[in-house]
Amino acid sequence: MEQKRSDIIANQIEELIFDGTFRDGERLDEVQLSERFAVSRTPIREALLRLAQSGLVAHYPRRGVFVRQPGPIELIEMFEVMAELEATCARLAATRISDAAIDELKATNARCNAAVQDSDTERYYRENEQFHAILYRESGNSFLEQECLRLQRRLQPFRRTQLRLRGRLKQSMQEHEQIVSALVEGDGQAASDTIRSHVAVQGEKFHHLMSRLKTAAE
Amino acid sequence: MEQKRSDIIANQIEELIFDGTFRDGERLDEVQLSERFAVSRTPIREALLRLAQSGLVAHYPRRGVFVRQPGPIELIEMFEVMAELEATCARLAATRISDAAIDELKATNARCNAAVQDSDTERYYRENEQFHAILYRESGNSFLEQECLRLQRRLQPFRRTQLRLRGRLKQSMQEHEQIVSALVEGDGQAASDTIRSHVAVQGEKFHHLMSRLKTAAE
DNA sequence: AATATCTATCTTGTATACAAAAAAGTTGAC
DNA sequence: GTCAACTTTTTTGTATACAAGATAGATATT
Repeated sequence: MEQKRSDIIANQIEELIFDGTFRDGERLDEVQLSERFAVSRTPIREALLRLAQSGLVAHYPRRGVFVRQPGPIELIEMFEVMAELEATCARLAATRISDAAIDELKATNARCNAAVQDSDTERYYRENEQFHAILYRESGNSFLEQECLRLQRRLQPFRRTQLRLRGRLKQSMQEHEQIVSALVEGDGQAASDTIRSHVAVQGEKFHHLMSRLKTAAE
Repeated sequence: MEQKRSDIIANQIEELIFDGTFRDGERLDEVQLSERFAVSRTPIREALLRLAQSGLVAHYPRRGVFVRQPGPIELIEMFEVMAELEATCARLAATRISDAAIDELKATNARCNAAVQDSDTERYYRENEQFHAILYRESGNSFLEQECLRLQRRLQPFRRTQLRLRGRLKQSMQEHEQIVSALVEGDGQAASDTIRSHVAVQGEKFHHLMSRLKTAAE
């Protein structure tokens, strides 16, 4: 399955928004973008329309496309939904997960720990995402899995900003192990509750971070 | 906020898929569509790309766009997710809902009942959707609300096919009242559980319907 | 006759051209 | 000098033109 040029461009623009090249509220000019990527306006437009659908930019007809970063309130809301979706995954997975997948989770956790030891944050993030992705898959609900991956991808840049908080890493790893234990025992309720707070706390932490920044700015 | 022509066309194509004009697996030819709607290929392409993102059609690069109706398994999965999202709405709404919104729910229920009396199915569907939409709103989480509306819209045509089953209407109305009671009492758990089964049963019923159809065909 | 390869046609993906609406700049009136 | 209306420019939305890949058909070979 080959990719279209507009798809590649959409991902690249997404990256440029994530890394701060395009700021919140900034207008994305079609002509400028077409010059930057050395293509015509057509694939640029298709890319922007895709990003508009995913919510990363806002499209005001006949006025243009503007970067639309979620504010603190919306972020908390998104983390709240993510927590619920993942909690559902865990609950379903508790009765459906295979032994092979349990081993996969344990192996991923081990690699996560190793990454912490090596202070390899990049690898930590990757393995952590992998852990959650396995959970999505083991929910046995492909649609749920896809929705989770979509939201995970959307929240990815904001996870990174707040995971650096002291002590969080160790606690996060402990929670991962608690989740695996609950799944092994087939305790859907425990797995569900643990992962709900595990994810929700990220939103909370972000909230605190934001309030502090806001207070400091005043 | 004005609408683009491609947006209008997207909705019209969506309608044509829902009403069966375009069948599952059918290829949607850009040129044919542009003749049908008397526009050029450009707005057609934009509309199709939007539908591809929403999952209603599948887009295989350089090969075309094909209608992609969810099969029974995917439908059950989608209803399962819908049930979980709505359960979350109910749980959150139990602590956040306003007295005015409670009255709104009661009034909507009353109109629902009236529609049943008049055998006005069209109006029943509308009021029923309204009831659920109020719940989404009263979750106090705008992002969750939007996600629910999105999925509700996607499942809408399939709800219609199976709500006609005997006895389901009366039971459905009873469940609505149970939900309101739970919200009045602030019992998030009860509201959540009631609506989860209320929505999930639609997926189950559909499942049974499909198996029967499948058995009959063999 | 069946299959494989080459060729012609069709369809999508991209570039360019044009139309219409919004933004910006200018001129004029008070 | 300020504000408003008109004009110019810019930018989006749509149409058309062109390029390249995919499908289908024809021809040749075994």
